[in-house]
Amino acid sequence: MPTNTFENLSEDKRQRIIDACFKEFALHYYEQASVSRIVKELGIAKGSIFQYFGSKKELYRFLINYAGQKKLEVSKEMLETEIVDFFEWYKKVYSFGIRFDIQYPLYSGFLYNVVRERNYKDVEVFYVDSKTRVFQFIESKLTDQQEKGKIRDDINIKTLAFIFYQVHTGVFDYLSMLYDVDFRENIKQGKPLFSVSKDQIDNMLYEFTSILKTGMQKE
Amino acid sequence: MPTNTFENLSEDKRQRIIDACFKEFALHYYEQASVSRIVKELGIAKGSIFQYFGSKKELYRFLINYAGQKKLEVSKEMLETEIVDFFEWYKKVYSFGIRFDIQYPLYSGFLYNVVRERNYKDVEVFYVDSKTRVFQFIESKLTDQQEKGKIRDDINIKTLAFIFYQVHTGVFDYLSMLYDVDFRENIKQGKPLFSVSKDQIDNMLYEFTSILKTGMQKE
DNA sequence: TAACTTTATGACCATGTAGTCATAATTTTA
DNA sequence: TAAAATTATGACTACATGGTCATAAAGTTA
Repeated sequence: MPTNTFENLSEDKRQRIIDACFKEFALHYYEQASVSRIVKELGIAKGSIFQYFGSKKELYRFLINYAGQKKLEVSKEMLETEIVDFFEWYKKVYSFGIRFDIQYPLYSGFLYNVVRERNYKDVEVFYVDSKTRVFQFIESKLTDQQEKGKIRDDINIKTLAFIFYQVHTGVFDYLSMLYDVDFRENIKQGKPLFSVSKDQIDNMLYEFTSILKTGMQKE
Repeated sequence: MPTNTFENLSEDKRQRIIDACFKEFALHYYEQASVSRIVKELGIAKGSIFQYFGSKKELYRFLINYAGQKKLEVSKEMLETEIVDFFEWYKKVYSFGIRFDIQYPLYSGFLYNVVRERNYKDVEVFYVDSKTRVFQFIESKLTDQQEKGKIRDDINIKTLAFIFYQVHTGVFDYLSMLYDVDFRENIKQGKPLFSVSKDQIDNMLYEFTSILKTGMQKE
């Protein structure tokens, strides 16, 4: 939890600080991320950050909650909509996620790092939940569909959920491979992570779902 | 390139050093990995490592080549076999990969970290090649299959290759989720990364390929 | 204005890092 | 055995880190 001192800051300054922190943690994993660099970029004293957040770990925890909250807020109604056609629903959710990535590159780049974090003992506790939560969400939706007879009975939902999850968390890598995007550079310069048109996204999603729907095998 | 001094070491000592380095770099990303910790674990002087490899970066480069070479060696004939049935072939390759992971936990855990490396400017050059090489390998095999009429013509091979690639690189995460495996702890203790029977592997692979083959949709 | 409270500061500390290099120990050669 | 070449060593440097805290600055209250 940030201190009152931080909460009392002007909206503007608070946001400037938050963004600088996100930037640093989006460009570096936890241990490599440097509070010294953050304060240098912000032009404030080092002590201030510790006055605001207490410690680097607390700062990290705050950022995770903040970004997670943001993403949830923005996608809440989307996730609550009734599923009529599963694939259509999935495409919507996914396309929404991508647009979130484009709109909030800092949060999204940060979260990308979070799930790849290596610093087990200190930091994992903060995010392991959110990771399995996403997985379980997918799983539950797929189970519903199977019970409704929309998915083959012989399919292991965990395995299917994993494929979805993997594809889901890999868009970044996919786009950076396809279009030669340099996320880090874009984050540094405060640009959107990538610029892909709605059509391109829809097309990609059509391809994904089409493969998962009816398979790749001919006839 | 390691120096002659290193090459002249006894096979035994050389391997001890290599393994300790792999361990460190399997437990930490490049920047967090510490040469000081390595020499402490080995009980040798710090200067020695620099005598052997020149710098941390050179050491890292050496490890990448070493592990890559090892994996290639071990899987060479596997990859060269003629493809009769694609899915059967894929299952073999994949199951082979997993057994490599089990047999050589250090190399495999190390490579897992390598592809998730964040230290763009300094280190990426070493591995970006190997990443795209794997991707392109999958792509070429799939293109062959499409040309032979085994894969639906309307499928974008890049998209399909991406799904394969993502699933491929995610087994670790999948298994750690399914069986609650703690890779880091196993690496620390020199144990195999996970203990999964051949049947369990085959079963998982059957599920993957079955979904990708004919799709998840009922009838 | 004066007293008091809140916020900002940056020198400073303990710790850890990659890398160096003169020196010591060991091995090889003659 | 003596000289020469190779290998191992760890104190040392220069630097960066997270975090502290006495002090200064700014803001608030009376």
